[in-house]
Amino acid sequence: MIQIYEPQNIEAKWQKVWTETGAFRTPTANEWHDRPKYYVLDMFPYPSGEGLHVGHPKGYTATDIIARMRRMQGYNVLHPMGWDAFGLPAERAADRYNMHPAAITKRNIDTFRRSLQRMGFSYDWAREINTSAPDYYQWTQWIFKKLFKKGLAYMADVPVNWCPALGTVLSNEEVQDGKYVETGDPVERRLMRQWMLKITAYADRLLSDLDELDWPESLKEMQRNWIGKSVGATIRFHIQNSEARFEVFTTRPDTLFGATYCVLAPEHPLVKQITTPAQQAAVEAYVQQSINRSDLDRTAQQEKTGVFTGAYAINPATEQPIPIWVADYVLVSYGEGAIMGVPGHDERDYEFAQKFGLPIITVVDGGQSSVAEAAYTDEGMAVNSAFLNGLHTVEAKERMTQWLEETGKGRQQIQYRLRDWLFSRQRYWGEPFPIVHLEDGSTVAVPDAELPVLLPDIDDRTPQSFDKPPLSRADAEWLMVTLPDGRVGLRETNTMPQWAGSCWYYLRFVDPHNTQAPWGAAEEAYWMPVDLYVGGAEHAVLHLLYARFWHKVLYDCGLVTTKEPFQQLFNQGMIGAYSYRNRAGKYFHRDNVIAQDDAWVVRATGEPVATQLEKMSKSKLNVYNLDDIIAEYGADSLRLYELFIGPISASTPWNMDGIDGVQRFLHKVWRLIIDADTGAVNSQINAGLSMQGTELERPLHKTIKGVTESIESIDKMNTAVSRMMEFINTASQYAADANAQIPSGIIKAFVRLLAPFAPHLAEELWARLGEQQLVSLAAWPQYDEELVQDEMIQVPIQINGRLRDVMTVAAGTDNKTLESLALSNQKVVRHLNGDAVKRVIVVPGKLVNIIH
RNA sequence: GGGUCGGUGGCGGAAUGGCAGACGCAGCGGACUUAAAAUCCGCCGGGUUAACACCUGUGUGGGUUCGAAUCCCACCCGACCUACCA
Repeated sequence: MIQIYEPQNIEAKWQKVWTETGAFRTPTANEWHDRPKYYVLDMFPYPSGEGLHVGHPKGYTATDIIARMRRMQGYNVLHPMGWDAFGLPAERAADRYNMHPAAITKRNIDTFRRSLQRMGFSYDWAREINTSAPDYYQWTQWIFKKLFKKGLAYMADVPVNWCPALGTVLSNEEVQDGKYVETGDPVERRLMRQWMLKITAYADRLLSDLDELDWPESLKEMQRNWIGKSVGATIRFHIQNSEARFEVFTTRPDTLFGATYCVLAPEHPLVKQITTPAQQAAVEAYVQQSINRSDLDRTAQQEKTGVFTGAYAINPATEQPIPIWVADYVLVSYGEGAIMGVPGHDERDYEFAQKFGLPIITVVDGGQSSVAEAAYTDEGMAVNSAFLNGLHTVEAKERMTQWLEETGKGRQQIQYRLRDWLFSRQRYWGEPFPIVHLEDGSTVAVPDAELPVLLPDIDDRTPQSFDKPPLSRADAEWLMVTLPDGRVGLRETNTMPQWAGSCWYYLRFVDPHNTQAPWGAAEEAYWMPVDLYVGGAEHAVLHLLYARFWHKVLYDCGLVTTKEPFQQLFNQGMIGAYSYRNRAGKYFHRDNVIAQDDAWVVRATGEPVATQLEKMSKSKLNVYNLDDIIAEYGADSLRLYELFIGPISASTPWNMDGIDGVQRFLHKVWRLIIDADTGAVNSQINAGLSMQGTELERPLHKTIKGVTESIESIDKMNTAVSRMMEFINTASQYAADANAQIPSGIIKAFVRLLAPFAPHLAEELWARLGEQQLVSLAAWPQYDEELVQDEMIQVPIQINGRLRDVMTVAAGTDNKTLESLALSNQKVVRHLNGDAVKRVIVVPGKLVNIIH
């Protein structure tokens, strides 16, 4: 018999028992009965080659604890795990090691799975999915066909973000400051024929349905900003002495009388047509230069630039000619690619007009200073605006919009910042499109019966040029297709982006082995929506917006029963670690630096290093490897510490010192229950003794309430650990008296509370306490509201709001008694020093405040 | 520039209108031990004090309230997101 707590000896043992007994198998339809359901999901990981560090399992630990508690509370729980397995890194690693991406992916998945299993997470591994497996991506292709059939997937020549280093295009969301967000490789603009998904058709619903979701406000706000709805008007401008015309979008139609010039984006099709011969050379040079410039250069420039076209437009309100300019501060991809310049009331237009000497006039009154000095962009009273004069901005907008519609010069318009989703990639390791290009130039979908379109095996998967993706080098057998009706064509050779598989994986989990459909209708209706979804905030506008979009399309197809996929969402904070870097930028491992006089230096050389809290990464030498820590402390201590370190939502630094505290706690639990000499249950734990009325009864009920509520809050599970520590401290002090007896019912209730947090230890103790069933499947303890209250409570006494004493009284003491007790309190009498009492505030059970 | 969240001991944090610093780490003192580890007990925001006590304290300044870390206003600092979106 083991006598002290040794996690290495019990963790593998219970993991085996859980697997062999199918303890965490998800109930199937005939087992649902009338119990409530709970679907708790982690954002599934991309199985990278780096393996798992201690930052990864923070969210997984939180979801595991809630899954385990819900199971014990009698819920039917769906708690699955899988792999987002297509993607660039595996393909690049495959090139480097001369392996197939599928082999790399399998190896990484095996590593990830082994680490997660060692953590003791209660996933139903029978439901594991892999987005790169043909029996999964068959259905990704099937869903793409739904989008295609609804006209939501189309091909277009679009300016794309081409990354020469990667040999592929990237979505707008993957590019920032002219670089690929993952690797920092530069990205350039290029016009290419690409697959697009019409997410903009769902912009309004993606926006309005956010309101009903139980998501962090910050995240909803990010999505709202990303969608970027603007209400305004489209206004038509005619070119002077010409049939040509163009439209502009504005959110301030009320300022039309103040439009003193117009600007077209360099890419605007009208530029060539209207430029006067005298301006032609300058305009062409400017346009050419702008088009070649990367987004980085365009946004980095401080000053506005632009060139006059020589042409004039007629302001439809004033009927006056105003000059038309070309400038790259106007984006071709937003609105109409053209604007009216109102320098008096728009900062950008003001800056532009200042630089090029264009007239600035006031049409909204209300500014402190003249528009000659700065643009006035707030609301106010319309002036110099004919029929708008005297109207407030809100009414003026309405009146102008009405006038535009009546006169046919414009109309009300809603614009979204959201663009359609660039959905194709020129890489190998992704889902092939289920699409065939026919000789006549049309595209058709591959029949369902021929899905999946398998990834062809090709020898050279490396990207070569922008118009020849790897799949175009597949053999003719794969490339050439004869449809059932005899028509022939070529397969699409782009692949889908990594986001595709994660757009619907939560649906596959409800019925992962279905070969006839992506999921069964009954299973979907039962388990959806996901009750709790936990993951990092970095997916706020990518994965979460794409998945919501696909879900709404599936809803419109009648394939899912909920409008939204994820009812409650939580962002776990990042666990970072300190890194150490010398002046040259070289990183040092924490073992090679030492603290010296409030600073850090390299141990061997004494060279000073700067320390910084950063995301864990191999290159920064600040990783704490998951397997190492499990080996040293055990999974239970690590699980506990992942939570104890702070709220789930908070970002906190990893500090190895703190884990000793939670491990001491687990040792203490063990020592309280197990006799160190025999390994049997401590003789002080008495199975025959009722817990009713015993000294530990009230602390236990308080602990049950505290722990239950902490878990339900999700964010504050750190306080659940504190509550259990408090209980064990109390119980240990009670047991310090060798004659003290503890009812085993109290201990068993505590072990059940501990079970979600430290499941291996809890199982071991539960078995040693003589229980035959698993504690993981035992009933969650209930608390009695009466017993949560202490019999005697501490009531502070304040004089003029300052604490003077604390009295101990029976709970439920009435206000009159509290008041008289306070007034006769010795310290109070001394402080009052005979002064008359003006008023006494008594908050029952809380405090007494005496005002004098 | 805009948005969101935050700022509490040496450190991670607790307290969301009622005893600030729970719980833990680190530190200091003690017990046990030949010694150490483990364990147990005590102290642990700052100041004045021999002590009892008293004062002060949650980024800064104001306000509301009998009472503010908590609510309101202004400012400072930090993190994340976003950024010529008309």
